[in-house]
Amino acid sequence: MKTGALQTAMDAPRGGRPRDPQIQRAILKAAADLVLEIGFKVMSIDAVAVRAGVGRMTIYRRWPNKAAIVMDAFVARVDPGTLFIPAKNYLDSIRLQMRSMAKAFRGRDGSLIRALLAEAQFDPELATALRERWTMPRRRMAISYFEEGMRKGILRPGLDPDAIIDVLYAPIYYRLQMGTGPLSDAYIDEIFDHAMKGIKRE
Amino acid sequence: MKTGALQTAMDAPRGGRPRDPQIQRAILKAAADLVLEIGFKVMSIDAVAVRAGVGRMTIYRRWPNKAAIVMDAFVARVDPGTLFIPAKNYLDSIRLQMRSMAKAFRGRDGSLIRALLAEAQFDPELATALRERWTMPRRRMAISYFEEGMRKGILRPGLDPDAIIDVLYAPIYYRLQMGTGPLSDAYIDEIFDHAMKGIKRE
DNA sequence: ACCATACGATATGTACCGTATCGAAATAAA
DNA sequence: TTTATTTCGATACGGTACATATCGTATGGT
Repeated sequence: MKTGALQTAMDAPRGGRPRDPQIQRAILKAAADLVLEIGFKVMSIDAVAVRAGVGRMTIYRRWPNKAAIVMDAFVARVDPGTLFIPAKNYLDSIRLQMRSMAKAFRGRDGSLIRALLAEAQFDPELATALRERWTMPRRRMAISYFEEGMRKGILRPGLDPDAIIDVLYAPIYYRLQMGTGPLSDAYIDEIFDHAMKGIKRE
Repeated sequence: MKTGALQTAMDAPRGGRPRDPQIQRAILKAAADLVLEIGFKVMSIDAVAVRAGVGRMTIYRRWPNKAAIVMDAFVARVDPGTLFIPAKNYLDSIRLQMRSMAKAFRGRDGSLIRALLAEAQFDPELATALRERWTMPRRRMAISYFEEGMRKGILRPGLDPDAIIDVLYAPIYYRLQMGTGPLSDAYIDEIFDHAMKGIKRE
């Protein structure tokens, strides 16, 4: 334990009054709501406590800072989310997965991960937690899926799976943060097509 | 004037003592140094004032907040930077430009733009300023260059220039922020090759 | 019964923000 | 030369948020 990353409920203490599991959910819900309503930066921990109807110490006893709370709120929402969707053909499954991610980013999850990614630039611990709990699990799944595609002869052999991920998914994060255009399905399809066929002639 | 974006030196007042141009540079230098040494989040405006040897009011008279200072420090450094490098062949020019950008991001500029991009997620005015003063000028140049490539028959015709930009450049920003790997020339070449030839077989 | 902890509430000290004000200096206009 | 206006360093001020500490009560294990 104590991997260095941000923890959720920390280790359960030995004796004494047990923690009310209801409170955990109330805090995460309040935090997620407030991030959407007033934004991560403006939201104070005290505001979360008031909204959740708990004392501020109850929050500090469980999380070290604001980012850690939002991090837990995010993974609690998204963990049961869709990952890779089996489709009739291999390539379409990738495209649908990209669409599904874009759809999530258009909604609540988009606001949360935008705040987390930004805050992670200033907080190495949060960056580690985000990488371990969000980024890397998805990258590992994608890598094995792309390797399967190369074995099947659908994808060009000898490619670097990491680079494939970046070419396909980085644009989604880019638009999410830069706001150079909407994260529409049409945009996803364009990125998908360009990356698949290549942008060079022939 | 007053476009809503963050301003630099604001309009010069009518009479009175003129502003010392030396001070402007001292502040920007101090801010850039401090961002690198202790990080954007930790850096206080007071610390910038002390480092630059000026009063805090002298800073508030010129910039509305911390992000605006760093923004100016960034563009002051990078404006005379390389944009598109003419090379012997069309495609190699793109690749070299991507490498040049990655090189800048590996150094001082990388830390600055990382902080600016992150902070822009919480500050709509900064987001606008960053888009107008950094992102869009470069996108416009890239668009015209890619359109030229399509006219010449080097790039696949009928592509969306915006999507081309994203496939090529978003991975660079992605690595800069996610830290999933180094922004090496080898990585740039991989992204370039994958995007050019496509990752699908045939 | 006893102990350890959770819980809400409140107090505390620190840090930074953004504004206001001061006296001196520098310049343009009268 | 005089006067008005602005910059400049310095400092005081009120406000807000953070993170910790403490109090009295509640809740459960041993």
